[in-house]
Amino acid sequence: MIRVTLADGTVREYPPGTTLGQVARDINPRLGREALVAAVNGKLVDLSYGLGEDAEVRFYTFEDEEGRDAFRHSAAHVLAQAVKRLFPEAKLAIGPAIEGGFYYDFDVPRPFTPEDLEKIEREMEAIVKEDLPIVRREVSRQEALEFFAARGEPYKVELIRELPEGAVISFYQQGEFVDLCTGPHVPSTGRIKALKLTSVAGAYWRGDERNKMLQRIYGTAFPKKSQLEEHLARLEEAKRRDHRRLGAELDLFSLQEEGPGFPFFHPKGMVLRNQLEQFWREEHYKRGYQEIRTPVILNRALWERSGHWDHYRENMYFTQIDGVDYAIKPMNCPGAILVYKNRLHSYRELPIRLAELGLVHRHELSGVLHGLLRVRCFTQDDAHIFMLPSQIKEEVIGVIDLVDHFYKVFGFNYKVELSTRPEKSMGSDEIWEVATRALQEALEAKGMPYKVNEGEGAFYGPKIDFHLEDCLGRTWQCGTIQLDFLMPEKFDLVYIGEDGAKHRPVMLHRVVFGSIERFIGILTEHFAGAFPTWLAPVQVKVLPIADRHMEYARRVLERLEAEGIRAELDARNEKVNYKIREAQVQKIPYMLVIGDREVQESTVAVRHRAKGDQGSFTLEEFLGRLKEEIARKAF
RNA sequence: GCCGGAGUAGCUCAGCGGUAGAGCAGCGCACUCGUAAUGCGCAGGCCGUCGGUUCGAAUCCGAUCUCCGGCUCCA
Repeated sequence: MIRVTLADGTVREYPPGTTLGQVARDINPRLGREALVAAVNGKLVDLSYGLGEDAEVRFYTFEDEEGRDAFRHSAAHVLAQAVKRLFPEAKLAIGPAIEGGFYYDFDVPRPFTPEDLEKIEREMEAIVKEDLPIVRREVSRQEALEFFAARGEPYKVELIRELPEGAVISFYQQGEFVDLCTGPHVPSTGRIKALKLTSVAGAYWRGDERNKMLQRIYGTAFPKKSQLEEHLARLEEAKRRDHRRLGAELDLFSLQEEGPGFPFFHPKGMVLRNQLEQFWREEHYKRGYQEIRTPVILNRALWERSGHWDHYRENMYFTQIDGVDYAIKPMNCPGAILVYKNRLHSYRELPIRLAELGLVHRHELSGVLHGLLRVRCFTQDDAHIFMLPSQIKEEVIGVIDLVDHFYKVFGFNYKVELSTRPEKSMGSDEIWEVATRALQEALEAKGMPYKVNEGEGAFYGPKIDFHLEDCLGRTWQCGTIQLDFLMPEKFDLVYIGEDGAKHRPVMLHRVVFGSIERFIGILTEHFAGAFPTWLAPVQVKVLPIADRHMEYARRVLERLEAEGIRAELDARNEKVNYKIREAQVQKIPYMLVIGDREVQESTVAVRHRAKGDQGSFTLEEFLGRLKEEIARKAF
């Protein structure tokens, strides 16, 4: 007998050759139904795997990432099988599981149409109904190459050729369909109860734009219909929260044909922006930052010196003034450096923290523009810290704390990543090594968990990135901290040390919001447009019920305005229900309903957008609470 | 930039070779109303832009711009 140790530590015995599927059913029928794949001694395998010796076994269901990935990966195979049935000439590329679903890339003579997608989906459902067993088979490299060469699958042949020497090559077969795959897979196609193809798009073979463009079909799959429906509902919710849609509905900003990627901020969007900037200034002044502003257009020679000309030119815009070449700034650092260099600095002054809400322009490819999240001009809440080498750790920690404070004010969770030297970069390995280690040490001193992104740093230095997580679990890069030993070198920055000699300062680039525009986009989606009162473009709407309440309503409005509250009066000749609905749709935090009773008693009837009717208050009482809520930045 | 899709009234969309439509929003009138849409009326469009086919184009074809979904890239 074979001893099988389960995840909970229990040990069971089975005759040799017992499959994992049988073990799962033996443990309990429900696990038998729900298990999708398993791990034997930590290695992922199919349920058809037959046990040969004592082993630790763990089962995975759709609730586990391992199970979900195998499930979606199997769904991708079903997709490929359906496509091969309907379009035998299609060449198979790759088809992995991804966050929330799967895709498969095909090389086809003509792109898929939405109608094709429907047909393919129906064929997939047929394949599921056929409940074909998914069978693994290990083959030799020779056999694999011959098989796919004979089937006319050049991409598979390429993949096999590139497998390392001695790699186990396996095929997975379901009915007539065979794919090269390491697996594991679910036991049969019948497991994929609920599936949907969501979109079709072009994608380069191996993600390289020099390669051929393939057709990628995206889809998602679940073990239960209800889960698929929930998933689709979540997508609907995401659409409802889309900042582009809310931005238009709430009249915050617009994007116009006349300036693709250059957002227009409307009065209500400007209120948001100004609140964010005011908060930002307060917090920075508290922490010893000084604010500067540097020009948008600067001489080309400056950009050549900074290295942008060599490393960032394709993202920059250029112009000429009196026949001389100038560039529109894509970053604020050279400007800040010129401010630093404008006079001599003593070691006693350091660190010097120069903050700038700097408007930068970058040429982004037309296809990547996306509302406020991806634009061609944006305002970085930048700062450049010039410091002694001995101050690095402390300053980095200071910025980490600042970022943490900011994100907490908005209720964001975030993840931290450390990006190292990219291919296209300047400076010696040694400098990069020192800078990267400094960032690492600061993170470790804070006890912050982080992920390393090899080769994702800026061209002048490694960076710590902060990725905000929104309410739907998507992440966005916002804050970054970048350590830079190179610019000080290039620009010959110095400070006078204790010894009276010139020394080289270290420079740190950092942003907290990242870009004000992007941050507003994320905030809009995060709060679904219902901004906390301190940010709300309109904080209070006064709603008189009938004409005779207008005069009192006006007095209420004036009082609110005198207290610095952003208030509006709905003086239109409409029913109060109508006015309330409109204020709700505009997501205004407070509505003050004014009728006979309120005029009579000198009160206001307070309605909150989420909590509903709050009853009557005197205006002063309401004001007190409101101001307290604003001061607390409650959300 | 590349692949696919889409551009019709402020917004959401119908019309898909034969005189441009609806709902909402807007404006006017009536109603003076108590916590998410009162009724009636009016106005509003060179059907993204340019070119072609046709007796005739929102509709068919081509180009171009913008947007949407991806790829690649990034704050």
